Amino acid sequence: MVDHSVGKNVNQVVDSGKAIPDTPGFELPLLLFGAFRTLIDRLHARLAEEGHPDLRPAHGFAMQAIGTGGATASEVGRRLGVSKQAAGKTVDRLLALGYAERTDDPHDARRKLVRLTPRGRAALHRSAELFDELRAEWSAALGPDRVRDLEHALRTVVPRETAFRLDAGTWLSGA
Amino acid sequence: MVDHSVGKNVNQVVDSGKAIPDTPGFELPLLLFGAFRTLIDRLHARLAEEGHPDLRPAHGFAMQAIGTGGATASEVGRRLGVSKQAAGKTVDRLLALGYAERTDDPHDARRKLVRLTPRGRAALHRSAELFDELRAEWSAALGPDRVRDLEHALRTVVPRETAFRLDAGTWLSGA
DNA sequence: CGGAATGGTCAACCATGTTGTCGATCTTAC
DNA sequence: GTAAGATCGACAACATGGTTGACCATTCCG
Repeated sequence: MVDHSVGKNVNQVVDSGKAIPDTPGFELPLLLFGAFRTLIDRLHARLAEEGHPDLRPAHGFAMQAIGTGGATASEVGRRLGVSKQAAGKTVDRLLALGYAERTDDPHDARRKLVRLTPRGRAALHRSAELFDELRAEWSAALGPDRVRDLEHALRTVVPRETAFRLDAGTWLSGA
Repeated sequence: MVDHSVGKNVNQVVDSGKAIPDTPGFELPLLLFGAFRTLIDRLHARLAEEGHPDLRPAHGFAMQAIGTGGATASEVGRRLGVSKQAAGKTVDRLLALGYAERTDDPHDARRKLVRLTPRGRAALHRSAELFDELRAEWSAALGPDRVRDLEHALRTVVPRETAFRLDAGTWLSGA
């Protein structure tokens, strides 16, 4: 696997004002993704233990998009950056798993409001708690300041809207 | 969308040795993923401009797994953490796009060596350069030290093997 | 030699995404 | 008040990429 043997973190050498390349750039995305993945994997491992074995990362994002107040499939789609059809399918999945329910909107016969079930709300709430715990673990391992700085750094470098897009599956593969 | 209104980055307040929660934990994965995504998106935007519009993130990972020396589909599968069949399909895709080629292994009639075509090698090489450029941009925006510390922090927090797994698509969704 | 591993491929199936179409239902402009 | 337009949800067809399971060919090894 690559074996460019980035190895022991070759430290940068600043020579005469000119920086010698330290870490190859391709490590950055790998680390970012690895970190993301680690967090999500651990979250779902815990959730699975606690009675949500069928919940997948994508579902968490979708539930987040539905929110406590409920939303229509189209809205969910817009929030997640996918088509309303795709959002509809995800909602179907959530329905089947018992995390959401669909109700008619009395004010607009076209719309069907998707709401989280108590189980859905519980899972969402628990996820938030677990993420806090996970962050606390990182704080313990790295020191609170470094975690904060990491967040701050990332926040300045990633465009605000980018975070929540959830066409992730397709985005990685191809469409 | 959540609207816990994390807003302006509520700074932590340390009171009497007890830390008041600053950033909600769920921001961390979002930032991590957003950062990853930003990097990859920009890479592929550039690659597309430079004549590789059909290259998807997944292909980059696969080519990385094939490496300069070539590999069999099974090996690719192992490196990427997916089944040999899945790896085979991805290789097929790469073949169709002209980034790889399949040749028989003279030493072992079972194996079929997958090798990158010149075009594939060029794309891989260019990707490495672009990643370096992207990293340099981050260094300019954040300061080289912060980027290095970010990498260092992530490296201590993500298990070594996690980085390269590329069942990512499925991993996010459900399988 | 002959059985176990290994490599590649086929087939069926799942989960997600996409586009296009369509009927039903607001909304808005005349 | 009504007709044109926008929006919502759903269906269908299709692409990707992942999974298992089954099979055959080949190689390795006792």
